[in-house]
Amino acid sequence: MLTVKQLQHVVAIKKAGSIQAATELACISQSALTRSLMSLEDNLGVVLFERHKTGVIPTPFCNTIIEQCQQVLHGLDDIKHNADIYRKLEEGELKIGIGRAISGLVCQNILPIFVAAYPKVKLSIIEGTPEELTLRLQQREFDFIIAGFGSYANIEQIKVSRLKSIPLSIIVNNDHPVNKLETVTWQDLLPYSLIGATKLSLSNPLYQLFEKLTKASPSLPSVMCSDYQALKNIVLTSNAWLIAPAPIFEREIVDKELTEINLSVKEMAIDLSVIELSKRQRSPMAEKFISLCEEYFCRESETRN
Amino acid sequence: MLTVKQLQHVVAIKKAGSIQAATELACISQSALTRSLMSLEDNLGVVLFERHKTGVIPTPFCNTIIEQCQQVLHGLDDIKHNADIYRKLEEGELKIGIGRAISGLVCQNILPIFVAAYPKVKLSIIEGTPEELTLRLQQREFDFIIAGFGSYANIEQIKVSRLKSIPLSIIVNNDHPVNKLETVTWQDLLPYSLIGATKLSLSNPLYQLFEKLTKASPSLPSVMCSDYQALKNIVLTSNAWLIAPAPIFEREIVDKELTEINLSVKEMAIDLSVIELSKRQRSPMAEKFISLCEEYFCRESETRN
DNA sequence: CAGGGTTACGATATTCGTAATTATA
DNA sequence: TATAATTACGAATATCGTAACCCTG
Repeated sequence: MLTVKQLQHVVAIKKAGSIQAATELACISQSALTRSLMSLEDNLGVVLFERHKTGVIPTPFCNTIIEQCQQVLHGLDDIKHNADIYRKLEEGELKIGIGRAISGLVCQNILPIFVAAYPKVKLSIIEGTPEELTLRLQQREFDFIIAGFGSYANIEQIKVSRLKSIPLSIIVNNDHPVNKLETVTWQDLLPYSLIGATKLSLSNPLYQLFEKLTKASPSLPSVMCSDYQALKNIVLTSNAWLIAPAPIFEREIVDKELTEINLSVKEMAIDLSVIELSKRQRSPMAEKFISLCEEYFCRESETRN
Repeated sequence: MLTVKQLQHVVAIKKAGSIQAATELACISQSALTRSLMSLEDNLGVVLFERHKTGVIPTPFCNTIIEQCQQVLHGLDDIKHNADIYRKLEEGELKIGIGRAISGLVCQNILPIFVAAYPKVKLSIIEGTPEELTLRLQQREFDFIIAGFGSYANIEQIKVSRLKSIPLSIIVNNDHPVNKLETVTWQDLLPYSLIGATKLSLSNPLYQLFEKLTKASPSLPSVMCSDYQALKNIVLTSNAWLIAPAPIFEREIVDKELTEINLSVKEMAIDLSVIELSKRQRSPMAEKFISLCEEYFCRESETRN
């Protein structure tokens, strides 16, 4: 009979690299852990770890099933989570993963409103790359992710709610050489460094253009930093060009502190979306946060139209 | 702490409709089952079944999580299955689901070769509709399904290996009225009954044509039977027209016992495929059966080209 | 009162931690 | 000798089945 604990233990041992080290993760003594592992191996009839005096190393078979073990554990976790939701016990906490490119946009606009409305909620906002955020979502560390949809298109077992399409602007300093041209194309910008908050998603037309021009998988941008104030300073002191959500530097462009370049091609945009695990229900607080986002970005769209 | 047994028990109770009746499925006494359920409800903090004197009925919450429970149990089953594969303990048994339309084609050609090669293998071939087969595959009753891919296109968590595209023929008796026409179209056939082994898949062009003509979801064919000999007799004694894989009546057509009709539209075909659960490895015997199929249908294609 | 679920209780089985044991770098 | 896995053993815990009990159609 396979048991849940055995799966938890094998995952802990795999993660820790030794039975000794896994005792902390599993909150159990070494001897009990050893026995648990042995009974699992006995049940399966397959050895999962080679024992060495420096620790244990997983057998090839262990590597093939470890992900299945984790999925089973996650499934159990989801059941418990959904029960907690049903009892409304998770109202008071909210963990959100957020994409680098639109982090500031969401934090600066939504957070003040949310905190004003629900001051007692414990809120964690964690910024990261799509890979990091996806992993942590799958590890059930987040209630949901808010990010541009482009980089999440091929992930399984998620559901996506589109909030708003946010146009991306290309921004340079006022004295930039391309400003002297009548019409600017991508090719004119190629000699200069591209900077931005995050990697371009594969669906980005610019990514595909670079791929075609350089005949290789491009590793753009050359400076990647999610602090837009820092990026702005770089633009002001160099001829780098910056891709950023249009609202970020709206004021600077109106004030003519920075220049936005209009390219003669279709616009790029970030599909700002909520990304959730399909098997997990929203907690009441998540529901409120998301509807707040919907309300905010919807209202903003209306005032712009 | 959620346990595997609790999940098994709740699934058994849901299936049986009462705790009493579930004792057989769970191989446990009533009292133990009651306690197991109660401890699960206690762990989750949510009541899963309303107790009545005539049995128990699941609460709405129970219905929302019961599928997750089954998935967890299936996940565990897959781990065990994969371990068994690894130990090569499942060599001796093979359960195959097979689509109605191509059942004879596979059985008559592949089975003799397979049984000759592996006479000791216990082999079960179960014919069914796509719905039946899919359900039983997900219940882990089959090693895999062999069927036309069309009706399985929208199922999740399966992997598909295409074996061969098998053209479908339209067959009528030699004296059929449409034989007097120079060119035959779908419309000419509409007045007569369509018969065949299985429902047309949604991807079948004929299905879509009927849908357009009748302005309703068609329930074709009017006679559905997987015994092609019986269908042949119907064709011979009526003006019904038959859709069947071309190889089935190859001989009858060459012998001019039956007439094949060539329509002036693109051909229909069955994408003969192996359909498996994506999380389960092939057992050694499944591997051998499938490669036998690949070999057979590949060789056949070559001789035809 | 029959058919279901629940509770009581003693027996069994499992799992745990401490501590002794073994084996290598 | 220090580190890590295994084994031994008694204690604690969980689970089981039998049987008594409760309730309603």
